[in-house]
Amino acid sequence: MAEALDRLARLLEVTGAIRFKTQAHERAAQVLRGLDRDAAAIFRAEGTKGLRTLPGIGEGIATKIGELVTTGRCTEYEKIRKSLPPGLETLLAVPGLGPKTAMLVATKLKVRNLAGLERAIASGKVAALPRLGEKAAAKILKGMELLRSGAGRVPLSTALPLARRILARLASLPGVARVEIAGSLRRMRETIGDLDFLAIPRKPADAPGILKAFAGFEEVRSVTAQGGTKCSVRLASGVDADLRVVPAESFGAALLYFSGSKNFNIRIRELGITKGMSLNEYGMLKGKKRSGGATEEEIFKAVGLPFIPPEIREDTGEVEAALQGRLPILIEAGDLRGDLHMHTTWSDGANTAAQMAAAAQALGYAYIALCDHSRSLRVAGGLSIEDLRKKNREIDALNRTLKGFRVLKGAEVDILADGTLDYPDEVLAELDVVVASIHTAFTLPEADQTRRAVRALANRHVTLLAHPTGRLIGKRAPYAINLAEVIRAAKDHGTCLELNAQAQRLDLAEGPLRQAREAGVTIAINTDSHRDTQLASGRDYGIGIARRGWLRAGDVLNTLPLDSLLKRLAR
DNA sequence: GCCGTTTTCGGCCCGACTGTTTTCAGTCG
Repeated sequence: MAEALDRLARLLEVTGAIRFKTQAHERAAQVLRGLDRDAAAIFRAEGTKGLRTLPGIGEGIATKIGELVTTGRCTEYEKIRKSLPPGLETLLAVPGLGPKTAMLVATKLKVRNLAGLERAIASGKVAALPRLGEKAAAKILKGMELLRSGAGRVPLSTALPLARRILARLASLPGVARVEIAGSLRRMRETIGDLDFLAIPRKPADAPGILKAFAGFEEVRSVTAQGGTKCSVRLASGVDADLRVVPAESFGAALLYFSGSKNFNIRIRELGITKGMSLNEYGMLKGKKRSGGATEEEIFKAVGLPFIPPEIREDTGEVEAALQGRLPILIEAGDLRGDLHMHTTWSDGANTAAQMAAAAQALGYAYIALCDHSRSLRVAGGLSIEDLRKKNREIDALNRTLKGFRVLKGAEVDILADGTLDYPDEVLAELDVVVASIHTAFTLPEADQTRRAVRALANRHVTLLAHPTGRLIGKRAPYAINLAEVIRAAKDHGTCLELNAQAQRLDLAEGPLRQAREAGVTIAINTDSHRDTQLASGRDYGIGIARRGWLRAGDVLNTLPLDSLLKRLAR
């Protein structure tokens, strides 16, 4: 749905429709993406009237959504597409090739696909077009390479460690007084388009040296742009990175601005205007007078808002919530008291039970649950009932050696295709934590897959449903499952759903997390670690995504102290 | 196309960098 509106926006841009109409469609698409409900469901239940209660969606767009839901088509989109040269949409996907140039290339040179574009560049025809030249052509060619290499967005788990390395390098430069990560990484999006860094120089004269040093970092492959305040580079890993050097008095304004999201910034600037001030990345202007911008807090206060955490700056209701004083107090890493899903050498983990316990203690945790695979998952070393009991005795012995820390007996039990579990109930009853997972039969029809998961959630021994959609980011799409029904079943049976924080999974994602929270379902944030070092990295990803899903500490199972947790598990 | 304790019409966030330009259009974020 959101994608359809985005495609329409692209075409509107090409036709030269008024800019604001294009923006209205983009904004509506963004609103739909951030929704905690499905737009189609809203339309079916309440018609266009229900859609029109959403911000940025009025009569026109609501009608288009209605048409898309009922017919699967959009007449306006199809009409515009017919009026444009064929293949134009393909050209628009090339980074650096905007609507104007794409239209020029398509009409003057009759280019209709990427191969044709490449030929036109090679023959010099593109460079000969008005307002273009050799450099412009080369830039388009580079954009095509980027598109082909698929180096669009990288996973959070790639971006975060890389950014921290560069951050440390920047912080160690003598001219740098302060440096921070901004952009979608600061908002902890599950994929990152590029890395953004903001630095304050010790003195203004240090700025050029900082930019120059950045351009020369060993991670940098090529420099794409360099000016007096900004340097853009492509890193060896294929990721783009920007560094901006700003004076201390503008740092808050710049951090706010470069953290985004774009739609959030627009909302803040609009609020500023209602207070009679203009806001840009250098600060606030009241009339002709500068009135601050050194910190984000100062700017939020000036526009009449409390501080809004970066992770929820998406213009999906947080501005309204802030205005009404009902912003959630989001969970923090320090709220977690344990981790309830990890593997050991008993199945496919790399470390022993004792090593995992030690790593968890180093993080300040009070408990962990060791959940090795169950018997039918042979490829991952699933445990027979006999081995499971042997492992449980080892845990008893381990616990006798530990002080102020408890290792819980658990298992990641396969949910078989019919929804029954891979161990009988009397064996499950011997465990503290039962993590139920789908690892097979991914292609079941939605109704069957949903019934399968719901049946597992109804088992009174089951603590939580692990990685509820089975997706692997960039590798495997979620299996067909009705999450609304799964969430309802979890609520009905008092079973938890997992935010699996393994880098490739991040499952549930932020949207469903928000839905589950609204429904009153408790979430377990688990790392599913297969190695002791993953306990810490997974925690970072998990907390980031949980915050994006508006989760509070009280929504999360493993923020409970051990005694409360045990009571809840024994229900 | 959306939206309204200044408005149902007339606004709509703001700036940097690049390239091909003698003053600015295109693209991006």
